[in-house]
Parts: sequence; structure tokens; C-alpha cells
Amino acid sequence: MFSKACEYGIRAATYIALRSLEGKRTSLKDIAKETDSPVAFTAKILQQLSKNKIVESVKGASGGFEIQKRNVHTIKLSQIVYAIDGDKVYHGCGLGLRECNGAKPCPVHDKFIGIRDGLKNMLETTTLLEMTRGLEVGLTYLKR
Amino acid sequence: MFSKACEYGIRAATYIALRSLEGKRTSLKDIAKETDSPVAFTAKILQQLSKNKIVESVKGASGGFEIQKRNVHTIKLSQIVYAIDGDKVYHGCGLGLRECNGAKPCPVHDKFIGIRDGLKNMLETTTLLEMTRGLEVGLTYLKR
DNA sequence: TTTATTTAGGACATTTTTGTCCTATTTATA
DNA sequence: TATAAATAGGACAAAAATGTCCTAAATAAA
Ligand code: FES
Ligand code: FES
Repeated sequence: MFSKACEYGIRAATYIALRSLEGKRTSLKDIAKETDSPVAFTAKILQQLSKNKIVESVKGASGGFEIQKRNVHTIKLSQIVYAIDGDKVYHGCGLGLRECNGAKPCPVHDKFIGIRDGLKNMLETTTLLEMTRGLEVGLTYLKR
Repeated sequence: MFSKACEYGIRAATYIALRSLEGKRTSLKDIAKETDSPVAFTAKILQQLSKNKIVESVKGASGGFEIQKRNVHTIKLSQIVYAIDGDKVYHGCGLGLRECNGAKPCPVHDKFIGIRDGLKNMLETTTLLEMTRGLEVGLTYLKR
């Protein structure tokens, strides 16, 4: 569904959001540990998220990553997916034609559109705040 | 969503189904041409589909690929996807945890389940016959 | 001011996916 | 029977995705 990079990105952003709500900045090392992700690869992904203003990074001792509390409930999963995987979720054809196009649809177009819209809707309505809800009370997990 | 191999596989199987309904066997060359797919790569995929009894292959001059007419309406997209991409559509976690597991769900689990079930349902209820319907009358396309 | 800690980013390595090429085998037909 | 046309399958190649390593720069604190 998503690339590994994107999966790591969502997990990382979610963990940063969780920590930010506690008023804490989080180091790359901790993020990688708590999301069970490869450290150096996660670093690259966080660079992307930082450039896209999804997370803020602070260099130097006691530096790390954070998200302004007031932004945690405004950031949508769609922004993260877009920053990492681009718009293929939005324009991709289910059968791999160059782009989805209702004027010359592939045989799965009508059915695929429904599924894609469901996904799109989910990504556009789910906020990082919502992602942290279950984590706080141990109902959901970012690693196993 | 699906691998390139799977996309090519669905397109190839659909075209073979269309031709089989006309009582015609189709060569690899034609399949690749009509689905705008790389010939040799498509050959590999057709080998898989053949091993999985989704298409039948006939060697030699005037050989090619075909599907028994009576099977065209019984073969589901899910069979093709399973033959090529395996069961990750069924057991994959949206955030890349080792496997989707409702007992220790990731933060998108509940929402993801819905989308995945929609996809699953679509794959399991769409037959090759249905895939060919629009093609016959020029309403849908396997290439552009 | 020095040192330790931390992110930024370029270069490189590995793995997976995608794609090609060649030879063997099968089969219809001339 | 010889030839041409077609799939099967192994080996290889290229590209993309994933992942690692190292140095530079920034910053807090000793
Ligand atoms: S054209 Fe294939 S999904 Fe829209
Ligand atoms: S556990 Fe992640 S989707 Fe089910």
C-alpha cells in the first residue's frame, strides 16, 4: 500500500506527536527505537518531513524532533504520505495505466475509485492527534 | 497498490479472457502488444499464471494462451493477485508492522481494515468475465 | 573554550523489483 | 522429415527501493 519509507514516516511522526503533547522533544535514536525502524534510514525520512514543515528539527545537544502542540491536531496523514510517496495514491491507476483517467478507464476503474476514495478520505481526515489517542492508553502500538 | 508484475498479470489475463470468449488462443507477443507490457517480463508472469491454473498454455506453432470459456466467469481477480503478490493484501499492516493483528493494533488498524476489506471484497467478487464486459464495447481499455 | 550530543547531508552498499536474453522443448505444417 | 513458430526456464542486467556510514555543522553544557 505505502512504501516502507512512508510507513516509517507515519510511525515516526506519530511518536513525535505523542511526545510533543507531553512537552518533550525526541531524538532520532529514541524515535527509531520506539518505532522499531532503522536509525539512518529514519533520519533521511525525518529530513523530508522537516523540509515539508511536518516536524521541526533542532540541532545540537538536547536537540531532536518536535511538533508544535497546536499543530498536532491539524496535521493529516495525507500530508505525510504526500511528502514521502507523492501523489500516486491520488492519481495512480489500479492496473498501472499511466494515470487514472475516467475518460478512458481501465476495467477496474469504477470499483477502484471507490476504494481509493475511501483511502484518500481516511488519510485526509485522520490527524496526528487521533493517531496518538490509542497509544497513550496502550490500546494501539507503533511496534511489537 | 499492486506490484507491476501483478498489474501486468491482470491485464494479460483479462485480454486472454476476452480473446478466449471469441474462441481464440493468443500469443505472448499479442498479449504484450495489446496490454502495452514488456514481452519477456510478461512471459514470466504468464508462466506463474499457468502454473496456478489461471490460464492454460499451449506450446508450439499456433500455440499460445487461453482460458476455457466456462472458466472465464469463475476466475476472480483475487486468484490472480494471490498467484503473483501472495497474501500481503490480506495480512499486511497499514503501517508496516510485521502483520496486521487486531489484538495489538497499530493506530490506523480500525480504519485500515475497512479499506482493506473493501479491496478484498472487490477482488473476490470481480470475475474475468466482468473485466471483459466494457472492453468488448470500447468502454474500457487495457492500454492507452 | 572545549567537549559531547545531536541533526544534515553526501556517498556508498545491499536488496528487491523489474526487465532482458538465450537456449531448450514442443508442435503444426510445408 | 525439416522448418518455423511458439512457450519454458535459467542466467543475467538494470533500475528502484531500502539501508548504512561518514563528515560537517549546530548547540548545550561542562
Ligand atoms: S483508469 Fe485504472 S483505475 Fe482509473
Ligand atoms: S495492525 Fe496495522 S493495520 Fe492492522
